[in-house]
Amino acid sequence: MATMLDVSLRAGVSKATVSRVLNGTGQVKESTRKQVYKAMEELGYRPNFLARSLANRTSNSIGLVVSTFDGFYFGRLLQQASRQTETHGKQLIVTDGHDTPEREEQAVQMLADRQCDAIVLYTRFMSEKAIMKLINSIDMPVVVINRDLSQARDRCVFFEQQDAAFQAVEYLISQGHRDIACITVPIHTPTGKARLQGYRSALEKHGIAWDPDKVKYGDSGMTRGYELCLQLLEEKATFSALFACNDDMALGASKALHQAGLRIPQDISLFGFDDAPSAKWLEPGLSTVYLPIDNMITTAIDQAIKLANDLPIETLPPFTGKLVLRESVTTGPFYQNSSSASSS
Amino acid sequence: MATMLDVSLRAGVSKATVSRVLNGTGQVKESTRKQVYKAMEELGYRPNFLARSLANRTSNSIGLVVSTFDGFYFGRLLQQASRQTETHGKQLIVTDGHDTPEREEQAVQMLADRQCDAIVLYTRFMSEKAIMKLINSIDMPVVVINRDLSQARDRCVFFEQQDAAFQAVEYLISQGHRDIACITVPIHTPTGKARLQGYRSALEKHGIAWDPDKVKYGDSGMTRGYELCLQLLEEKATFSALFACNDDMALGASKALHQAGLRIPQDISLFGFDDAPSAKWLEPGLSTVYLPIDNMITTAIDQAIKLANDLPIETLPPFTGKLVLRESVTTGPFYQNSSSASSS
DNA sequence: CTGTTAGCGCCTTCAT
DNA sequence: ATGAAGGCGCTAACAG
Repeated sequence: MATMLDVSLRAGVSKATVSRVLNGTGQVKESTRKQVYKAMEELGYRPNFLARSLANRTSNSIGLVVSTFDGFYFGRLLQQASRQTETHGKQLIVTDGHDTPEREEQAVQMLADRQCDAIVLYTRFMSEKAIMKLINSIDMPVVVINRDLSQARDRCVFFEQQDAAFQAVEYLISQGHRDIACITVPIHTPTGKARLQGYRSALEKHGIAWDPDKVKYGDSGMTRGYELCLQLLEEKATFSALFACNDDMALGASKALHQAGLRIPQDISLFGFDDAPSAKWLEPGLSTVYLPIDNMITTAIDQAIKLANDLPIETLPPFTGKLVLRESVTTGPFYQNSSSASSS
Repeated sequence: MATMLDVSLRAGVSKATVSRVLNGTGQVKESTRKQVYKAMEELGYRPNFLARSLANRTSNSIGLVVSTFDGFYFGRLLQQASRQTETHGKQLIVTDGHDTPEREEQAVQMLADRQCDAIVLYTRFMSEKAIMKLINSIDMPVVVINRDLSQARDRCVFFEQQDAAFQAVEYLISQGHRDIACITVPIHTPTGKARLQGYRSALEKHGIAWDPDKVKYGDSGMTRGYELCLQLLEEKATFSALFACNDDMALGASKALHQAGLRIPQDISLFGFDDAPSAKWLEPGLSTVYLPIDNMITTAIDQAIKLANDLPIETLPPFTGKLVLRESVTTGPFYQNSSSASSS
């Protein structure tokens, strides 16, 4: 691999000059510039990135860590992140946190060690405290997605999870459902908690008693959605609607319902979360909540780049979800029945 | 950010000693080792990765470029790649090729510039010639997924696309289907060509005439699957079975069929490709072909690591697909009719 | 066991 | 407009 020295020798100039033409710094006579280019060409010269970054103390790249690579959600996220980073002329370099808080932290460290100019962290598992400690311990700025850090609000890009879940469930209620089962996403994560809380507060607002037998604690997978719906059915929980806290589990659940001879939505209404690409094409189309991930990640990258360039940033308002109504919900037994007295 | 010099000063030793304890090279007295650790601790020292890599000429990481981040397929791939790399104590660093050949090439270059010890390339778009040129131009070894490079067979980890498609279509035929429509994945890619070719040769083997009106050229998306199936229907193509060259398009197609009042499989049998996570949970379960991606990427990473360590590698046999039979296919009009004379 | 001395490949004053 | 020299932070002989 040819080095800068090789080029300089071949072009009959000094390393400094080569460096100048390479970076467009300083003045270089047109003729010598030509020679240098020629020499580079002939040698197939490529600047050594590490050496350059070391000298510059910047790698012209921004790092992204996601908790996992799995699922359509992060794929979409990465896709968009990659494009957006590129529009700023920087390189995106991504790592995953293997779905554990320790790995997430390591991933950030690793990116920091590589001198990324800024880091975007999408964590599902780290505690707020751990995050704060981490971002205070490393040199480069970090912006955090999917968290509302009270001590660093301006570094946060997040989504009103609870409110969106609330809307979804309230919609179900407005359609005449009162017996609404729920399958959660991992409940030890902020997201899991928030969505469940949204469910609870919607019930509460409408005077519907909380029934622990109607909620099942899931992971995020289709299989678990299937299993838990099966449980619900076997335990003879009564429900006219099911709120699955993500579309994947909704799909699993729909299989269980079908196998039990229950039709969607005639017998059971189904509501998902995420608006997965497939939601629209299922039969019936799955009603769900759309998350503006593209928007969020784009915004996060923009913030990160500003921070990397020492530009001022302003703290952003939270993003909000939007219900996407398709065919998986129909009116329930209490429809039109505007009395909402408590049914104790 | 504390440097090695800072540590050495504080510990009252030389940089070399610090380097020794850091890397566990050479002999260091236990007591001084302790001091050094203490100094590092107090200073919150973290070695500068770039400097280390520059001096070492190795970054202890392997690079992976995928053509796009989108879709479950690459998510699963990345997931597994990440885990496997880690078991070898190396870091995985991934980039995408924005679904264009130029970008794919750039991505590899970028990884090479960062001194990855080896590179794994999953390309959908680069030509064989371009790939060969690229891997010959960079210093680090590269292993190529999803391609059968005649000039570098030992660097290839690929899948018998055509054979798998052939099997799928032959299965359809064995079930008594003769009018089989097909929706392809991007036809300018080797994968697209191979799967279509599998379809064609299965027909041919069984003396079924090739009917261009029954094949539609798709991308990879659900939407396009829907649209093309709609076209098929509108053009009154006659078919009792539909072979969609990936599960996503199969899903889109299923929607179109449903809307046309056609039932799967009673009216139309449907076969997919990829065995997407959702395939199992759809109603009816989608028959499809399973690709051993986990296996393939694991193998590819292993090969890459061997190459990085200058270990010998052996050229691998191609991976093969496996039909996953679920409920989306039933017997067709020609079932039991074992005569396969040409129907001219 | 530990310190000294050269680099790794590039950038950047400071002279000329 | 160009060259010389020192430094980025770390590693690797080579002496003691």
